[in-house]
Amino acid sequence: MLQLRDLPTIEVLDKFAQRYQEADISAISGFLFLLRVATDLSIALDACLSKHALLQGRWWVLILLMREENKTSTPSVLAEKAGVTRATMTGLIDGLAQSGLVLRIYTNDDRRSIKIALTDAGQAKLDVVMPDYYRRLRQCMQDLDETRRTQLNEILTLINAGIPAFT
Amino acid sequence: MLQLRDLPTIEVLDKFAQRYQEADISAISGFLFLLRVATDLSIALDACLSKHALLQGRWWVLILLMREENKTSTPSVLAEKAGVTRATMTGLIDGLAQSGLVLRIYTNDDRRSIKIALTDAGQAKLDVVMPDYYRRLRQCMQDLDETRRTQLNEILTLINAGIPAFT
DNA sequence: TTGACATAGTTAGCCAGCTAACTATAATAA
DNA sequence: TTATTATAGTTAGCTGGCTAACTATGTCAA
Repeated sequence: MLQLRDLPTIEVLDKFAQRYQEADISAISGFLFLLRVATDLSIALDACLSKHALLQGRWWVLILLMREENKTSTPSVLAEKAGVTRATMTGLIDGLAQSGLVLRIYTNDDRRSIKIALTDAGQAKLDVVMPDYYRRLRQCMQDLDETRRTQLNEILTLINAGIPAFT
Repeated sequence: MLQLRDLPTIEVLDKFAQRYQEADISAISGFLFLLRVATDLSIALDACLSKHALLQGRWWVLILLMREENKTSTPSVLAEKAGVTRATMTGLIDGLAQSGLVLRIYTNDDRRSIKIALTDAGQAKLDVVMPDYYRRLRQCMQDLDETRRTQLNEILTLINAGIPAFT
């Protein structure tokens, strides 16, 4: 996401702002810091999941299935919710099915479609991973009081609203 | 980074928190929102750069070179600052050199090493891309007043300090 | 001085996304 | 009915990261 490690100092930003008058220094530094922290959080999440032999993609599929009343969904719906293409979802399901964490179920009500079900092994896997993930996340955020959390939410909402203006 | 599109509702978080008591709901939702917004910002940046036939990796290399006094560096230093491996940097430089935006310079002071220099074409490319990038970013952030920007900085600093506790 | 180790850049091959194209099935309009 | 169009899942092949291994050069201690 943001590979860049060497974020610009104020001096560098000043130098660039001199050449490019469009620069808004505090906007740039906030933007880069946001991307930097988010990227490092994502890397930390990956590290946490890898201890359980999981990658984000497959892990989210398990969670999406657990959210469902009957722990069942279809590849296209999962793809949409997970934010990947159907082609990618095929691969994710392949891996999960091979590990026995989900099951492909073929039905006759619409023979184009299949059901994907979370197996007991899949649920058991989540019952190990989720407490670990939640515990770590709680610790990571423990120095943010409720005020800060509210502020964060408001700020992110504002930035989010500005993204169309970026694109 | 965060592919997941279907962020959990409060109801879903409640349901999960019931099964997993380690869950800190406002920490989880803040975390996911942060990753979601950062990912969408990164996607918006990609879209902006692609209009100039650039990808983040190559673009950062150009910027890192422009930061240098003599617009020159070495692949290993660039790799470290850009946060990619030397192997990846070889590929980035290949692409940039092919487009004439940077130049490989072979010297005799250390025959293991080479210099990478930003060409005039490379600087000209930045002189087109940077104003566009800065203008979009300014617009994206324009509804964040100075107070909010300061808060954002403080909050990110706190979260950043918590990342080791996550890992 | 030479042998062991370190460093710089490259190459080869892996991985998890992607798009485009394909098959099979369903839905819809003439 | 039948022809067209839409949808579901899969496959094939591309991409930009990665690691591991390699070559060449430099450094340093015995």
